[in-house]
Amino acid sequence: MYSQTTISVTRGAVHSPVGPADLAPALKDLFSGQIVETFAVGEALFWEGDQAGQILEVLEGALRVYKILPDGRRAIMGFIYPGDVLGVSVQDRYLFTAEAITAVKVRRFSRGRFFSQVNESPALRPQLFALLCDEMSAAQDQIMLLGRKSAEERVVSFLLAIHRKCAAPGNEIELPMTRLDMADYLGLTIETVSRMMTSLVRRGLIHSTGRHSVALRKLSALRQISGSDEIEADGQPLPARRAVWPN
Amino acid sequence: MYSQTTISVTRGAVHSPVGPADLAPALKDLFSGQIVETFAVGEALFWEGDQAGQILEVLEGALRVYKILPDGRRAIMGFIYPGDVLGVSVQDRYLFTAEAITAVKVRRFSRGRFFSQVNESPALRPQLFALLCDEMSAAQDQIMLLGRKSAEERVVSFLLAIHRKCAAPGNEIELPMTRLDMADYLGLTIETVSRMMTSLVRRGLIHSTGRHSVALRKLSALRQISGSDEIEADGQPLPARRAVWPN
DNA sequence: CGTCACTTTGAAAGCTTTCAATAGGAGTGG
DNA sequence: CCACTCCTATTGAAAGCTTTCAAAGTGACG
Repeated sequence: MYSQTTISVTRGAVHSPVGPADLAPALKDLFSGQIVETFAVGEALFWEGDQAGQILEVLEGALRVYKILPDGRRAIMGFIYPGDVLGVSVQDRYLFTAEAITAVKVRRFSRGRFFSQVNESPALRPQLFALLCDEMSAAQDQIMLLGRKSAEERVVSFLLAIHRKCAAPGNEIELPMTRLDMADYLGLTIETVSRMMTSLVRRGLIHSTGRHSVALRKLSALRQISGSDEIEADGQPLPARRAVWPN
Repeated sequence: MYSQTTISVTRGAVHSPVGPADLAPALKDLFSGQIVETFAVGEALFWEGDQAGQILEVLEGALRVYKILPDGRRAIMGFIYPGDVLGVSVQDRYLFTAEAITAVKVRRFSRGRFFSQVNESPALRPQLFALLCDEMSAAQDQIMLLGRKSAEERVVSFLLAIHRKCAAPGNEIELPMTRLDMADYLGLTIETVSRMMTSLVRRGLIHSTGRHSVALRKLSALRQISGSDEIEADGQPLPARRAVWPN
């Protein structure tokens, strides 16, 4: 349908976590012919409310995506890393602003073409669906975190989430964003985030290895603090809870 | 619009926000041949972590969908009303538990069949996508609410959201859920919700018309309190904000 | 090496929660 | 039909956690 032939020349490169079978086309292959664009620190890739014309694949750097209330309060909806695709789950206009935390390299692709290609390809459609489901699942975890977790649990959950995404030797993780970013992501203030980090360091649970990196020292203790994980007291999986709630 | 005549009796048919063209097949038509099932108050339609085998269309009643943390804290992800479709945006297992708040009537449809039908139909695919985008948008609004709004703003935002969904004459809205449900949805306690409601009544912004219904008296004041709406001071739309955030 | 921005720390204030008790309603049974 | 009971909602007071306000500390960068 589209005479665009460049698209399956290179495979989705090294990072394709949602790895399809070797010969099947991957969602990210769509971007492979596109020009690489660069954004400087603090630059916006697009603004909330902008006509959503493009989908972007992030190659390098980190972004924050956020919404702001009329009075200026900001909520960061998430952080975007290399390998992530941005601007998919919107209809007409972007739901949030996307801004470069560090220098960023991306490839753009027209949304219209993106969707017609996906629409044509029975192999691509499930991948798009999976992408949306993952986004939804992450959003729900965030709702749980914001609605029901304490400041400490939020910070620890955040560190563990980063760790899950980008584990490095020695359980060291990078935190490219500022404390303000973390605060606006976790529904806290900058001071509270700072205090929680300090407290974790003091207790030996984490170790600061620079302003934008920490090493997680006691993973299992952290997991317990995070509030999300079962405490496997005796090693055997806990029975499924069938809580019954009033009315 | 719907060849199914029974559902238009309730408000189910009235609001079809994603209304397709009159002759085009609609996503919900898939359910029209299915048997109607009933669930009693408090009964679970499915549990978080269950194999996701079914998609459900709600015909009558209201549900809550929630996740719980290992220690029992509950976060309600949303309330489901007639016309809504449940269990779409999951891959393998349900991400949350769905429970009947009132007596509920639903029609089930096999997920496998649902997706192969949608997969076959170029007309249905955009509808599914639109559904997922709406879910995503709602989740992000909730993240904004939980992360950055005060208790009063949360309660007012909630009332206005219900009002938007099910406006009734006299701006009266139904609140089938308990205060505990509202609290677990808004990231508050039952007492705080109660206090905020009382305060709104005392100030004449809302009027209690029964335990599970209130009338919104001063919509514009409420909108202003909610924190989400622009204050149209002089009637002309405000210029788009291009806030610039540090680093 | 100085400046600026970000981060940490301290103290007080504030908002929401917790604990406790009362009030209100719905449903049941006499 | 009314009384009783149980569950939900409201209200009050104290406690607690997070925020706010303020100031000092630290690090990146020109």
